[in-house]
Amino acid sequence: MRAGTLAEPWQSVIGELRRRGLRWTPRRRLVLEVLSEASGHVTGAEIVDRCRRLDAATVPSTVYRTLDVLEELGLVRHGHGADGREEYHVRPTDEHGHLHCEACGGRWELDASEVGEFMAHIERNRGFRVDLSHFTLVGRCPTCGGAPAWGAEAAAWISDR
Amino acid sequence: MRAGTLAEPWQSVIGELRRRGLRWTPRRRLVLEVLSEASGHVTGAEIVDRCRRLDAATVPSTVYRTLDVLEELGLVRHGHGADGREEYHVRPTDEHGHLHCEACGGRWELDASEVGEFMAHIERNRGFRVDLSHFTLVGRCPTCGGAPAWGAEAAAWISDR
DNA sequence: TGCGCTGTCGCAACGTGTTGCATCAGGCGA
DNA sequence: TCGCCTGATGCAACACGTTGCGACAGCGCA
Repeated sequence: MRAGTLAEPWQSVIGELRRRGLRWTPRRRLVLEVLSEASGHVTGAEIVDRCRRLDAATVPSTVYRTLDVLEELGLVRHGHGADGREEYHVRPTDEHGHLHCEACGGRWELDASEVGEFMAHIERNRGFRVDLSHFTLVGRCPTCGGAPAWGAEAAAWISDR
Repeated sequence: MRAGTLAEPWQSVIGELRRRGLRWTPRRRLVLEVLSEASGHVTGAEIVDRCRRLDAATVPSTVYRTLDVLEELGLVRHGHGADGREEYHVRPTDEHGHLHCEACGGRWELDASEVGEFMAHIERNRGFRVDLSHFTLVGRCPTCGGAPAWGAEAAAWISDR
């Protein structure tokens, strides 16, 4: 396996782990290596897969446990896509939410400036602090437009009570 | 099994199925029976479980397929909880979103009046039509309050780049 | 350097949901 | 009433993720 090619800020992870009494191990190094080459969004399965390509002996449970640890360190965040799958965001220094089109599967980022006011509104009215990185809106993009798949037509016949 | 105890509007489901060339079968009746006694939110696993209590021979794949069909008819909608599990809403005539506390697991409904303006804002700016029943905000409720689990502290050490 | 505490790993089993396929049966037309 | 077409079902296998547990090994300390 390659030698110390991890870029900053990944290096600081080692120190941070130690500071918390946690350990720096080959498996964690592997996961970090995969993450460092995958900024953006990756599903859990994808991460496991890439780890396996680097080391065929990789076991899923270890990867997921490592991701939990890294999330606690703030290095990654995870949410769930429209299909409910785990989805990891690497280095969420620029926290953001997502739009997910249920028709074409497309996704777009939603940055803090677009939702900040709404989040503040919810916090004022409900005292509820919204976590932006879990903020995923599902619906239809401009291209797929129109009514959602289940349709107003479907809703109509049932509304007769 | 009990005889024709399904209340309206469940009865109309039979006709609607036929209208679409689909069939009314004992299995579908079973699922509908479970749903009719479970207004609110139920996870897929819960529905399967309740079906099994009524008929031990129930098989998950059939239940999930039936739920898909019922969703197409507009009788149920599904979304994903904060843990990514399937979550069905029965008879979403009163469509709404959800708040989900990541600390205590509590959940609250978010009705259209609270988010309508924001949804309109997203549609104006992005042309994206948000599906309210998939609208789930994850964060911390007033009781669990404060910073989310991953903490500002955690974010701080990484922000050195 | 060597020891020991405790965090980490691999494994196996499980939970939830999906998919492909062969078979069964609802319901329409003759 | 009977037969046929096609949708529905059960089964088995799979995909993704989680959990419990015993064995292993990182790393602090003497």
